[in-house]
Amino acid sequence: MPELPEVETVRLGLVPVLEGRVLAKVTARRPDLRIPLPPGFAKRLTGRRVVKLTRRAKYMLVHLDGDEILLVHLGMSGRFTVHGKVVGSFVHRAVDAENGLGAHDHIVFDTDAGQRVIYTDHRRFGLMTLLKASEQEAHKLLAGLGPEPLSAEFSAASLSKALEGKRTPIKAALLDQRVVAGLGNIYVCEALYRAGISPLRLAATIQSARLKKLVDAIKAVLRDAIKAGGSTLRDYKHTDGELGYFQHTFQVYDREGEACCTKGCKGVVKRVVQSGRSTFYCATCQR
DNA sequence: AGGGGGACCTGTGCGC
DNA sequence: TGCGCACAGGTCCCCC
Repeated sequence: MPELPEVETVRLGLVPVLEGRVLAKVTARRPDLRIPLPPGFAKRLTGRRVVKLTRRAKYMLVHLDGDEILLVHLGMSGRFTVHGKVVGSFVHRAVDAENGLGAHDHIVFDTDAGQRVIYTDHRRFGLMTLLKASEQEAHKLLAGLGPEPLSAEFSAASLSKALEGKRTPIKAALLDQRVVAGLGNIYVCEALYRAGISPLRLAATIQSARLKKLVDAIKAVLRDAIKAGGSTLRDYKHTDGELGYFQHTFQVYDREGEACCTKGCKGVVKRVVQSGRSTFYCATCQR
């Protein structure tokens, strides 16, 4: 589920629930996710006011009063659900009884507005930790990240520089969060398809005109996905309060054996494995 | 030093 | 129906 657009959709969905609210009660129902929760995690959060929610790559940052930040990563299967009464235009399902919590509902946030936000993560690849706002730049998990793909900093010129001398396939290079931060397996496949570039091509061998096309494709595919997430949020009252899922229309991802979507292309979508992960592409129109 | 592969977890879907 | 295996949208750490 969670690449940059999904994390952004989760963030946008939580803004009306959490921003400006006090965390009246926080419960950690186990001591760890992928890594241990910091000592006194729930206690340190309880009573704090949420100032704002931001995002960096696939991380969500919950800025708290007192110069502290709750850093959240959803891993592969992390999700948030919102339970409780109407806030803004969003209608959420009724608050569950305490015994309504499931085995994988690990962290529970109750706000002073009477809403409950539950973090669920059955594979526990997600993480939550606390850091000082002043440490943000230097924090181990954030320090090495490359540019935000939707920022002006991410351009054909900067990408070209990042790929210089890379003897690795472009697919692997784009998954490297130091090159560009926030792409995952799906959107890399989709962006390479839109740009007409083979995922197998060695990163450093892509000419600048095609890099420009790739950068444009990455930005476009992310914007489209965020837009799709946003329209799902607007229809929130029709859903059950689960954040981050929306109807994707992938053109190659998970379409092995299907006809290529490109007009006039007679190709069929192939699946190959690159550094242990599935890559989907059309060998006819991606060169 | 950079890159590939395994490890971390649980759930699901498929073939036999 | 049941069992075992492959696979899942992420990242870290170890080793070459």
